Amino acid sequence: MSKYKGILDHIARYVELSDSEKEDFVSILKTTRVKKRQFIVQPGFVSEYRNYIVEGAVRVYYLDDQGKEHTVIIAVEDWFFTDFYSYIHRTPAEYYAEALEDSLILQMKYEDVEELCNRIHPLCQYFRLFTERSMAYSYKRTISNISKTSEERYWEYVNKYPQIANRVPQYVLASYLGISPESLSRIRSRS
Amino acid sequence: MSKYKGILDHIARYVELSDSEKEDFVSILKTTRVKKRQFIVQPGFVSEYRNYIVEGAVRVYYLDDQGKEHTVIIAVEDWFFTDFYSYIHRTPAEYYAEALEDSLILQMKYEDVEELCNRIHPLCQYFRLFTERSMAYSYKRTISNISKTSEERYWEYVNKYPQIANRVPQYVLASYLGISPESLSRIRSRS
DNA sequence: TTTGTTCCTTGATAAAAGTCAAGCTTTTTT
DNA sequence: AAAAAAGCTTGACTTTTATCAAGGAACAAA
Repeated sequence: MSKYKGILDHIARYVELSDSEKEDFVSILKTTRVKKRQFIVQPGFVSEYRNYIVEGAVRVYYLDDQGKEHTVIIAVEDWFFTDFYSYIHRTPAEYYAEALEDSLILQMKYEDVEELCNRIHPLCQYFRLFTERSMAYSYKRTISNISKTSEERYWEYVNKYPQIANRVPQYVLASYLGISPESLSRIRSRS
Repeated sequence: MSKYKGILDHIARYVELSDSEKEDFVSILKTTRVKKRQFIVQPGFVSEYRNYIVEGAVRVYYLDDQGKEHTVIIAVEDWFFTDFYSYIHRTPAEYYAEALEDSLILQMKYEDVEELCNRIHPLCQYFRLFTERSMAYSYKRTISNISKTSEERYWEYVNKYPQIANRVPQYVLASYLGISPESLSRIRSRS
């Protein structure tokens, strides 16, 4: 089974590409292996790629002035990640992207994606539709963040992503939910 | 000055449309006037439109089980709003969109937008690029929500949108920032 | 397998923010 | 212009969550 199957299936959920379009798309993909704890994106450097995870797990986090980590994205197989602001605006990244496990990722350069989207209408449609879905989801997370208690946010996550909740370190999940590790530990213990 | 100038300029910031493409686009726009406190979207009904504000101000909010309001979007001139999840998935809305002032909005139906995006490549590009930008911004808001104190979030907003902060009721801003109205009042008083 | 790391838990305390209630101010309506 | 509605402020109190600190468990490396 090709390492491209996952990402091509992802596209196929939204649009249909011809074989030659698929070839064009696959040709811009760079395969990268990263070890656990390795950084894929670092502050100060432009986040050159959109990254797709074939195998493994990655988190994107922000390190604040007090040295505290705040996780924006927890990504596993069949997910995309990047420092989106940096990627789009070609400015230095503000976030770290760190492998939580040894991972296999597919990387596509900004310029290549733009060139293909200019040339291949269905591919442009794919990214449009997919980003719109991500956006809709993002609003849900915002609501959750501003309206729910720590405990509610935790159980919401566990119900939605039971496998991921057990797969990543607890302090990562805590920093994703905006809770201190100690508080998350207490939330879990009183159940 | 045509009421379409704003939205056409918005598009022109991302892509170039031919005159006939502009005509096609403008032809799907429905002009609607709403009075202050009127609802444009309501839970239970599908959010049929993407809405662009020509003049006025609107907020999108969620009403929780305890009857508390949580604002997801505060939108003024030259902004878009909708219940994005409902709009994309054609499911009943979960949010209210309420006019904060008498407003003039341009509405485009989901089916019409999709039809045009299928037919007009640059328009597809426009929505893709614009949504990607919104997405990058959305991550910033998430970071802010999970990592900053109420006070920091308030000042961040005031610095970014000083006009809007003075234009909308304080309880709306509070519910946007995830703060109780009383706490926001106290934050403002100690400055 | 023993020695570090890394991660998690628990207790005591402090700080931040929410809640309830009342009164005041501003805006809107009649 | 008066009455009503909507919005804002302040005080007293409670709840939630963070912080600091110490000890334990699990995992990884030598």
